[in-house]
Parts: sequence; C-alpha cells; structure tokens
Amino acid sequence: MPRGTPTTTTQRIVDSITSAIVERRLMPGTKLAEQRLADIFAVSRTVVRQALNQLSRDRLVTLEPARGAFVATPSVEEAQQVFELRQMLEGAMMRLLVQRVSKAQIAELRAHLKAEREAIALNHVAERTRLLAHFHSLLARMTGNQVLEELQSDLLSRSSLISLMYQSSQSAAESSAEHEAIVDALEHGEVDVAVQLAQSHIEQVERNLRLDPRAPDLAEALKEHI
Amino acid sequence: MPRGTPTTTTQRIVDSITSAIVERRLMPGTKLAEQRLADIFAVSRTVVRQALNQLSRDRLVTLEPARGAFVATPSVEEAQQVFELRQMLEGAMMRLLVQRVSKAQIAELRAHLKAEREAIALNHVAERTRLLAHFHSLLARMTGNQVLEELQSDLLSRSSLISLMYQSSQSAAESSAEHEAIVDALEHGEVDVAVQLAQSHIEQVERNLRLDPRAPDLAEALKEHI
DNA sequence: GTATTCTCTTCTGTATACAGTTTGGATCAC
DNA sequence: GTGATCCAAACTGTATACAGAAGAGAATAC
Repeated sequence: MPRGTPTTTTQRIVDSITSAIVERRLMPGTKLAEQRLADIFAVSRTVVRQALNQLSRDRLVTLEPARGAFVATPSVEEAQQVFELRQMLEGAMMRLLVQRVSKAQIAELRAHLKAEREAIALNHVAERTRLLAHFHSLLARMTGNQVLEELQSDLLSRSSLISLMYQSSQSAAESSAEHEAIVDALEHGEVDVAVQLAQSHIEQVERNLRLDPRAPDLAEALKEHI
Repeated sequence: MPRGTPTTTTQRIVDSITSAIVERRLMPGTKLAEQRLADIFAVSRTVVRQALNQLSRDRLVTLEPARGAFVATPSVEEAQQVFELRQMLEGAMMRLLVQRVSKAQIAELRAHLKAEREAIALNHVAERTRLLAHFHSLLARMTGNQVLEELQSDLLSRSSLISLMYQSSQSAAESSAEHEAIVDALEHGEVDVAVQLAQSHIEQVERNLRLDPRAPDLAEALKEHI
C-alpha cells in the first residue's frame, strides 16, 4: 500500500484498517466506533477521526452523519463502475507499456509470475490473492506515472472489498495464466493483443463475481421464504 | 464540483477553498493558517483541519508536518503525469461514448459548445475558462460512470491549479474548436477519430503550458542573472 | 398481546486546552 | 557591519470536555 507519506500516527491507523479490510479481517458493514478504535490504537478520538475521514475518501469506509463509520458495502452499480474504469485504465496502460517497458521490467514481471504460480501450487490462499492483485500494481508502477500508480492502488483496494462482498469464483490458476499472456504480449510488443488481453482479463474477474443474482432489494430476497 | 455529500460544515469549507484555488483567488504556495481560516469561517480549528485534510487528499493542498498547510505547487513531473493520465482516460471515454451517447446528450453538448463560443466572443474570461473545463466534466458524466466522473473532477481541479502555475498560452477559440470536432466525431460514431482528437486535444493543452523552460532548480534559474 | 411513547444511555460533532515545534527577531560576539 | 545564538510569539498536533442526536429498552395505552 505505497502512499508517499512518512508514517505519521494517522497514517499508521489508516494503513492498519486498510489492511484489515483488504485482507478480509473486517467484514463489510462492520461498525467502526471511534472510542473503541481509539482504545485499540491508544490514541485519542481526534486521530481516529482523521483516519476514518481518509478511509472514507478512499471509499473503504462510509460515514453516516451522526451514526458513525462503517466498513463500506459497495453497491452492484459501484462495483461495475470500478471494474469498467479499471478496464479503461489497464487498456490504456498497455498502450503505454508496450512502448516503455524495459527488459529488466519484463524480467521483474516474469519473476512475479513465478511467485504467483508457486503460491498457487502451495495453496497459500492469502499470499496468492495478494500476488494476483499486486501484478496490477506492478504494471501501474512500470508506467513511471505516480499519479496513475496511486489511482490504481485506490482501485485495487476497492476491488478487493468488492471481491469480498460478491464472492469471487475466480480460479487463481486461470488469472495467473492470463497475467502470463499479458506479459508475453508486452514482451513481443503486440499492442492490440496486450490491450485485448488486459481488458478481457478484467472483464473475466468481474464476470466471476456474483453480481447479478444478488438481492437488489430485501423484500425480493425474502419473499420465497415466508 | 459535485461530490455526493449533503452539505456538511466541513464540505462547505472544502468547497469554498477549492473554488478559491480553481478560480485563482489563492496562489500556489499560499500558507493556509488554521486559526485564520477558523476565524473566517467562524468555526473551530477542528473543522478547518478536517477540511485541509480532505484538500490534501485532492492534492490541492500540501500538508507539511508541524509547518502547516499550503496551496499545492505541483511539480513539472506531476503536471505531466496528470495530463498523461487525462489523455489515457479521455481516449478510453471516447470509446465508451461512441457506443453509449444518446441524441439528447449530443444536443446537450451542442448547447454547451454554443455557450463556450458566446463566452469567448464576449470575452468573459472567467466564464469561458469554467466552460472549457466543464466540457470535460460533461463528457465524463455522460458515460454514466460515477466513479469515473469523480476521478475526472479531481483531475480537472488539479489541471486548473497546474494551468495557473505554468501559465497557459492556450487560445480559448482553438480549444473550443477542438471540442466541437470531438462532438462531431462522437455524433458520427467515428471511434478512432474521436479518440485521436480527444487525445491530441489534451496534448495541445499540455503543450501550451510553460512546462519546459521553467526552473528545474533554483540555481539554474538564477545563474544568468548574477 | 401489540404498538406507541418516553427516558436513559451511548456515541458523534464541535470547541477548547495544552504541549511541543517552528520561525522571526533581537541580542550579543567578533 | 556581519554572523551566530538565543528567546519569545505563533502555530501545529493531540487530548479532553461538552452539547446534541440516535438508538435501546421500559413503561404505558389500548
């Protein structure tokens, strides 16, 4: 979670809660009471409040006026929009990277792919999830565009929360294979192939979410079970 | 500056300062002392602090530890990165819009273009600046993707600050003409043309900034004038 | 037994207080 | 007159205090 800030107290708390959400130790909808967090981190509510504000700007937390902070529960629409934006961005990133990427960077990507495969083979679930997401961070970083990199980092956090809410049936092995195909295309300078692969990869990730059949409405969800 | 929040006190202050920066009433580098702002807005420093934190997340303000808040002074690199990202995004937006844009929306864009031309003809500088930027907001909004819309709004604010720092020699009439060409391409469903036009438009805006000759370093800037 | 109202507790939103740091100026040395 | 040092004022970072709103539960009406 690289954010170019020297670790201030507030940032420490932001990072801690972000990790907890991304690593799925905090479920969507969980109430984040200020005093409890203040006790846990041994600081005053003032600092906790600052952290919660930052998190709400990242859309990992929603602040309900006079009710408090909750781990965000992104809607289906928001999920689709995040993935649409990612598709746009990653497509554009490919066009940049085909031009810019160095041999050393390709090697770095290859090393990453190897790590992915190992984590999958060993069935290290947490690690493989982390690596599959980090592949996209790496791509963003390799553009050399820090603004883009930060944006990507935000979108990946949100994606992680979304995957958690709308359980993904994604096969890790498939994902990794798709990553490999993307690196191949990059290495050979095949622009259109790379763009196509990157976009359909994101599409694939989205398709493997249970976005459609989920209760659009509580009444809808319960009417069969009276 | 649509941000989907009911106008809370903090948001009011954020909006007020954002406007002041975007409308160029606050120069880059200006110190934003907490107590002074608190007096001006008749609130406590607590609320001002929250606002400044939000503004720093938008990169309109930089917070220097123990020194305070300053109107941001984006570097040349940052400026280039923001424009590169905008080029990526607006290119991708065109691909979406060619498919999605309705006749009513084309009409709305035409109406906007007319307003641009009028403001230019009447030489209403502030209004024409606002409209030229708003064109890009409109495009983002028309994708129907709120996440994208918010991102675009952030990038436009930052661009505004950048234009202020690195004075633009952009001809408003040229910009407006480019906008019109983009709408034409959209209306006729010419994907590649639209993408090309949108991207070269952003490139043009960037090219008209005085990014290159600016002092990369203080020593460099002064060495001729000893 | 069900629903409504009222009260009490809990928690948020804002203000204020206090400690530690930075900054600008004045004093002093040379 | 120039430079360094020291001190005081101002400001930031954090904690705490207080007011007001929201929610839970008991008591009451029906």
